[in-house]
Amino acid sequence: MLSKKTKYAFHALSYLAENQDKGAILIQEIAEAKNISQKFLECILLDLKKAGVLGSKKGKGGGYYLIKKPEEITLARIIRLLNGPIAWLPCVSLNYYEKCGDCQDEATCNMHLIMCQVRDQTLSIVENKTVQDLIGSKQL
Amino acid sequence: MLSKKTKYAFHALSYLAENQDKGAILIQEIAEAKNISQKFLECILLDLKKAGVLGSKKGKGGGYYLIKKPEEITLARIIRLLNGPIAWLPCVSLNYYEKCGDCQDEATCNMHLIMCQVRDQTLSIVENKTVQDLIGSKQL
DNA sequence: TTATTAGTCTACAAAGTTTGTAGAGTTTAT
DNA sequence: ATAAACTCTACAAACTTTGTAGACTAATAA
Repeated sequence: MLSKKTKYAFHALSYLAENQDKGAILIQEIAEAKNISQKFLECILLDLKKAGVLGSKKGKGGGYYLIKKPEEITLARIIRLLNGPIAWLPCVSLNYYEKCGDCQDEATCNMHLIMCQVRDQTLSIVENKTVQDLIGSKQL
Repeated sequence: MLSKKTKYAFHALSYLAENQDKGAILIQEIAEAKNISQKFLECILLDLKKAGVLGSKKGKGGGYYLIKKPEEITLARIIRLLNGPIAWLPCVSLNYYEKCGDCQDEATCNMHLIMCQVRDQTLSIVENKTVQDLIGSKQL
């Protein structure tokens, strides 16, 4: 399941996308609008900034803003950043690969091959959906 | 990511499937063959028994055995049992449904609809792969 | 240049989950 | 009766997630 961190990130990104015209937005404003602990949200926004998704301005009139267009921020990117690997096994992860210790030969391990399929099917969706796809219905 | 519990379950089921002819198999034998803590494995096998996947015999000559054919035990069943929901959000789970508190209307919530797609794509694989598909290449 | 505002950073704490252990109890075959 | 082997309860260690506290830094405006 997606962690709260991930869900909060989507909420915050949706809010920023819907208010792009207003320039920099306060953490506090997002936290109140989306009912998220402000301090917790700080960490999340900082992660998004370090990843190059958000920019920020300090001092009076400061806040956070989108650096990329909403339609350029894929769900996969955000999930990987805040939730971790999308794959179900480390040996099948594209971004967090590790040997799993179970398959001696990944080319013939049945579990490995099945989990590759699951990963690819999942990615075919979340690599092609973006923050833009989240807004519009006023649901998130 | 799949938990160790889930992976151990697949290992144990594979072992039982490959040794169906030998009748009841000791926990200890599986634990040693697959290098799993015996006490931990006990819990897992008990879960599988309570779910109707395995049967057991107590006392001398006892052990665990498959109740269903390997090709009737889907990966989805085992993952749900030991790993929890397959869906990424509670509001999208078929077996562990809960309101997520984010979507006021599931019929129009964009995130909900996307997560339904992810769930369905995943299920299309793991509902159709079984323990039988894990054995044969001697990898698990 | 000083006060204020707002993001940054480090550290920690509470809660929950996963993983694993201990030991007594129960059932069955011999 | 005895030993073998599953069953059950309880607990503990390790890890992760979620959230909090407070000092620090940068930018703006008076």
